[in-house]
Amino acid sequence: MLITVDLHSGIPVYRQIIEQVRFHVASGLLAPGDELPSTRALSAELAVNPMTVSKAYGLLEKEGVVERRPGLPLVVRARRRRAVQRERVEQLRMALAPAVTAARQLGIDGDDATGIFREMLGGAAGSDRTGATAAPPGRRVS
Amino acid sequence: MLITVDLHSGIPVYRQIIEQVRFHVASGLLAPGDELPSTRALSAELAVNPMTVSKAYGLLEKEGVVERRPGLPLVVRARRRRAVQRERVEQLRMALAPAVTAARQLGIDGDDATGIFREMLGGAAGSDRTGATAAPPGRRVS
DNA sequence: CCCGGCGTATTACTTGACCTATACACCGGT
DNA sequence: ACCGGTGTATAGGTCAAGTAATACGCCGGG
Repeated sequence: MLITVDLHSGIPVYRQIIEQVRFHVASGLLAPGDELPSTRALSAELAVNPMTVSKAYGLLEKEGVVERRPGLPLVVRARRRRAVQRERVEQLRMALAPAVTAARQLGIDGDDATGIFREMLGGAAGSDRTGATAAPPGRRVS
Repeated sequence: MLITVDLHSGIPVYRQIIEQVRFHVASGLLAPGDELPSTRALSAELAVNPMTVSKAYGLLEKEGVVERRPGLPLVVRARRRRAVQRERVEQLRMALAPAVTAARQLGIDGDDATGIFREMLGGAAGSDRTGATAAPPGRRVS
């Protein structure tokens, strides 16, 4: 089972699913063309409502990570390296925007701020408020 | 009127108040010892409930930005430069944490991520999702 | 003393996010 | 035609955040 869920983590289930699929794709564990479990199959494994899985899959499709083909199972989408890289950078920019605002408000020098960021990137993967840790968390369900 | 509010921005009013006071203190517009409007006075100006202002003031006090003295008006707190700087760095770290997670998940190289951050810091102050822009936004209310 | 300012504890309403239950429509094999 | 599989639209239920209404206690000046 690639995907697991912690119902008591406070993190919405559909987000946990999205994060884990994204991570597995980014890590290469899921390659383009690989099939994902059907909405109902995954919902049964995770003991959640099919609609919850459907929501996650729908967002993953809108995000371009995954592709739906009528009748056939959901597959990981193949994309050009260029496009992938552009999207990754865009994602990072969005995650960075609040920090940029904060640095300005706090009057922190650009070089200092950059230094702090670099230091945090270098350190061990600590816990974070999003629960979106580098390695999929939570107890196994199936 | 130093503090203004946009009721239709989607950003909680009490947060808007906090952000603006923080910003004015950081910018020097509000100096240590300066007095803030009373809970009721500000609530009247902004056309919100006194409890909303009280919540904002309470959090600002817990944050150490401001000081309550029984009977007397709320004042901007004087603090050591060292402590101020430490707190600023801590604030920035918190704002940066999600971006660090994102960079790891996306598999973006540390140097690349740092470069993007530096570039964003250098650019003009763009809009952001938090509404915590460098200059207090919103229409005047009073 | 008391009255008008202050701050806030308590309670309740509104809203949005999240999840579920239900039910509908589609498709391929028999 | 039916049946077992698929996906999802719709509506409702639950919960927490944000705000408001109300009401209480405190203090200083007349």
